[in-house]
Amino acid sequence: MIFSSKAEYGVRLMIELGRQSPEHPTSLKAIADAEGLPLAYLEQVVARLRKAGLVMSARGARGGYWLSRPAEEIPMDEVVQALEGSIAPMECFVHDHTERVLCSHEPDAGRGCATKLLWTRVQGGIIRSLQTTTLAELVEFSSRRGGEPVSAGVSVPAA
Amino acid sequence: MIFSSKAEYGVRLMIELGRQSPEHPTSLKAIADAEGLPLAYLEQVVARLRKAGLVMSARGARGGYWLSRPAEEIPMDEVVQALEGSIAPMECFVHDHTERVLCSHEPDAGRGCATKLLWTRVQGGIIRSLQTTTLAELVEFSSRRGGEPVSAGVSVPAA
DNA sequence: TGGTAAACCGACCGTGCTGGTAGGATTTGC
DNA sequence: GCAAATCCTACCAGCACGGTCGGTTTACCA
Repeated sequence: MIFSSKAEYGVRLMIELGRQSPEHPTSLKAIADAEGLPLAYLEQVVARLRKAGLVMSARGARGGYWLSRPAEEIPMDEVVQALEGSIAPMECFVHDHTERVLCSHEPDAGRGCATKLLWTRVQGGIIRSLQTTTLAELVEFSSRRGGEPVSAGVSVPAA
Repeated sequence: MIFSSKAEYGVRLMIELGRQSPEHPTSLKAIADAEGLPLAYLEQVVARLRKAGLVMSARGARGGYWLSRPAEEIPMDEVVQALEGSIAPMECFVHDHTERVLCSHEPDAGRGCATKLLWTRVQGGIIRSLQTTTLAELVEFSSRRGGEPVSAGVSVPAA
């Protein structure tokens, strides 16, 4: 398994918020009940989304959460990024203070280990697929359930 | 982090074998010394590669390992697959007995959870990037060190 | 003004996986 | 027969993960 359950729960939460109109906030309790997830744990999950500016919140009675932007403008790499902390295929991938993530386990950073080529490509593949998917797509998909089966367009090796 | 160190060590090991001529086998000890990896642990790693048919071995003195195919014919998804067991972005991805991996956490498998769409795309992105990289490329890359910096062709969000 | 529903916060905790070690058995070249 | 190597199984410590708990603060509403 690659992503933690925080990612799964967080995406589900975002989809749920995407279905609601942002007029009145949705309480975590409602989402926890709808998705069958533990409320206390969801609090931790949504905190990450809030800190990333993806959702906004109102405290107090009748408070809750809502999307800070329309779902069409939320690419999923932002969501997964917020939930997982960083999207790196290997431990040695740390980010310098630019926007780029690179491998640090070799002392001579310029040369780079050979595996770096591979992990960088993998990271690119992951991020591209996340960037090109918006929350709105998932919301729409979850609405018309029973639709056509999902395919990644590649053959998938079995375990 | 996404892949375990088994993947990192295993890929390094494969690259090392790719540099050697398959005339005489290479001992694990030599690889462990060259890469600075624990020998006993490498044994576990190489066992997976052997069971997957990617490397062959000879026991006894002057024994060792070698690639069972030329590096040009070894796509990296096979390697990572052998090392990691399966390439699935989420726990609920299990394979049916066809070649396809699918999500199983919803009782009605046909309908599928909305997140499945996302994880399937991610899985596709990962596998595609692995399939299109051969071991020979990595061997070649590791030979001409000091080459141009690696780029995934996408901007990478920082942690 | 008080009750209640909710967000918010931080500490805690069991369990399983990861990375690695230990010790040996077996095979084979020299 | 000795040494070098693969091969095998059991074991272990640390730690991240998934989750709980108790409490504080905020705000609506009657």
